[in-house]
Amino acid sequence: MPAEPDGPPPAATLPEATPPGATRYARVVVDSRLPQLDRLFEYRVPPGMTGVEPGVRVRVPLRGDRLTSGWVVETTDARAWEGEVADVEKVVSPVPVLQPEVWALARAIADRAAGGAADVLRVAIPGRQARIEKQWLAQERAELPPLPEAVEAAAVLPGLVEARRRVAIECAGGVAEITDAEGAPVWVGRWAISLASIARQAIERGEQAIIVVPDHRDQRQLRIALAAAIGDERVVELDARQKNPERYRGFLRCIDGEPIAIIGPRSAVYAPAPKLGLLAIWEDGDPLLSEPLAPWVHARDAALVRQGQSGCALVLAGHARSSDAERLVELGFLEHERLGAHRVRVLPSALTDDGRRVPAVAFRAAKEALATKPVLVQVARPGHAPGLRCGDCGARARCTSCAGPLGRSSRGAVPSCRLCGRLAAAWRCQSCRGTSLTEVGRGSSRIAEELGRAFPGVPVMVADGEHERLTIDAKPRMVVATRGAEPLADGGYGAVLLLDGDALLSREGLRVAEEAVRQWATARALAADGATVVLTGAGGATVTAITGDTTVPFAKAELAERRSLRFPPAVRTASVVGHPDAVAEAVEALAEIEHLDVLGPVPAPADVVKGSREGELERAIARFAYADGARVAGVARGRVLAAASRPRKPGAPPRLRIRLDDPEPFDGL
DNA sequence: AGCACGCCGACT
DNA sequence: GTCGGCGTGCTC
Repeated sequence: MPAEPDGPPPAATLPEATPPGATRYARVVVDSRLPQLDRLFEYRVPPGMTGVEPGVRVRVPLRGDRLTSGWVVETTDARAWEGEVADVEKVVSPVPVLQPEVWALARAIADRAAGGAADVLRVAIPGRQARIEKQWLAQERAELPPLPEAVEAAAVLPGLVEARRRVAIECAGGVAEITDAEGAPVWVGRWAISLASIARQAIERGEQAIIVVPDHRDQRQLRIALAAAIGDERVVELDARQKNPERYRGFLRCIDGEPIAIIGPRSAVYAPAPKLGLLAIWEDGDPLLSEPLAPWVHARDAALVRQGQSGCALVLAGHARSSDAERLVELGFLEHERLGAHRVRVLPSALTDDGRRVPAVAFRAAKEALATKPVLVQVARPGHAPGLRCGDCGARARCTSCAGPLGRSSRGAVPSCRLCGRLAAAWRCQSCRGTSLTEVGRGSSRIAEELGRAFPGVPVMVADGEHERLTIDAKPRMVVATRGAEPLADGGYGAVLLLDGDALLSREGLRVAEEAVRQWATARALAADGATVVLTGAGGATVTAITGDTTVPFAKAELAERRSLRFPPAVRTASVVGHPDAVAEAVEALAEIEHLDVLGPVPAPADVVKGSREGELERAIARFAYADGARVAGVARGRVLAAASRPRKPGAPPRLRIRLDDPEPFDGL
């Protein structure tokens, strides 16, 4: 920021604004999960203590001499708290890890989710690494090298960042070759190149870009594409999979405020970025973007709040439009864009008579493609046989300890429980005492064996959770992958076989069809131009979603159906779980809100809250309009607060838990 | 969470 | 008369 030509120096360069002798106070958010403590506490800065500045981590006494960690939100000369004021115990580190805009964001997100701000901060701020911090404090900031030459023709949606547009982007798919930081050619999804180009717009304006991805596979592609677009010195990764020191190093670079692109998993949406030009979410329909910790906020929702606060450009992108993004398009909040063209032929195919073999169309497509390129086979389940039946009476083989389904992880392996993993070495049928087992269904390794026999001489590899493979070269081969584990092939796949459509769609659940379409679109995007994609075992709207060249009509239809059923994302929800009394009180309080309806309460399933027994707790679901969100969250927070100060037995589940926009109860609908 | 405060039953 | 039950409230 330039100083006035002849004016005083900027305030930040003055040594210490407070005159000696005046008492300073610090308002601190304490790092606690208790709803009762979710507010600012005021402490005196003892004379002689330095470094108590907004954003730093401090230790403060809470209730007598018990010390708690917290972050300074602001410092003042005038105290607002009338009662007794304790002293800040010490400054843990001088680094302002809680930036003002992140505090404002955490507060707003917590309020919207009826949760505590400290819970959000725990996700937003990585644990301190003293060694890394020391390096960061000592190092002098090097000037960033100039941006790589821009390729005019490669510009994607020019002016998007400058105009602060809010856009839902459907990316057409396909792969492309670019040059990595060392000058070697690498293949990445075209989506990554598009997002990198948009991010460059922010960097060119001297602003930051945050791009959130569901997993490290996408992050890898995006990192490569960004390195090509803006130089790898300007790419900061905030990956929870990284070693803690690496993660903290990246986090500290964000605080520097340079024009950089920040990429990472769902928590990256909270990265400090004082000059945020672009906030983008890749694959916003991916359930991985939903935070599994309280207050269970989806990165898309966090991004919407953050965009509202910072006014930056917003992008929700994916190979398939999510019903949530489509809702925002229909509302006029987001514009629709479609990027690129991907020429593939998608052939729907019914299951064959015996339902066991690869259909003839798929066989032909694979055979043709294998002459020059690899072939991707997407299957629903890992392992050898996902299910087992009694060979004598046909009863489903179940785990003796948890009643979960037994399966076989590899040919001839001892059956094991797919839920708890226990081995069932001496299995006997519960109903007929029989000991022979028949395999039901085919997992990735069994399909790989079958394909190996069907295509003699063609190498077959498996890619699933256990055999992770990010990329493969362009040599012809069969790649059998579970959903989400598909490797990226140099040059793209010559054919993509989406087997097991029926298995994907047979589950019950609000988002089953939408999720299937998303996973198919993801696999389809890995195909080379001109490739054939075969989809088996699916029907109806999901098929046209994937054979056509846009998923938008499908998302529209999904949304329309959810509207008629009053299901999310047409409405918001609050799931209320706890002691029957507490649930009844909460439901009563929520029912005061107009147009809010309540399903239940009904006995809650076991373990809906960790350690709860079947029928011990009750659950109710409230549905309400987006416009009533603040009121619902306020009432919910009030009930949780009231329930929290009531006694409960040690080890017992909490008396009341309210989760807003909890997808879980709708999984089985 | 944890701990102090406070108002009703069995005891020296 | 008092010791102590745990419902209620509070944490700068």
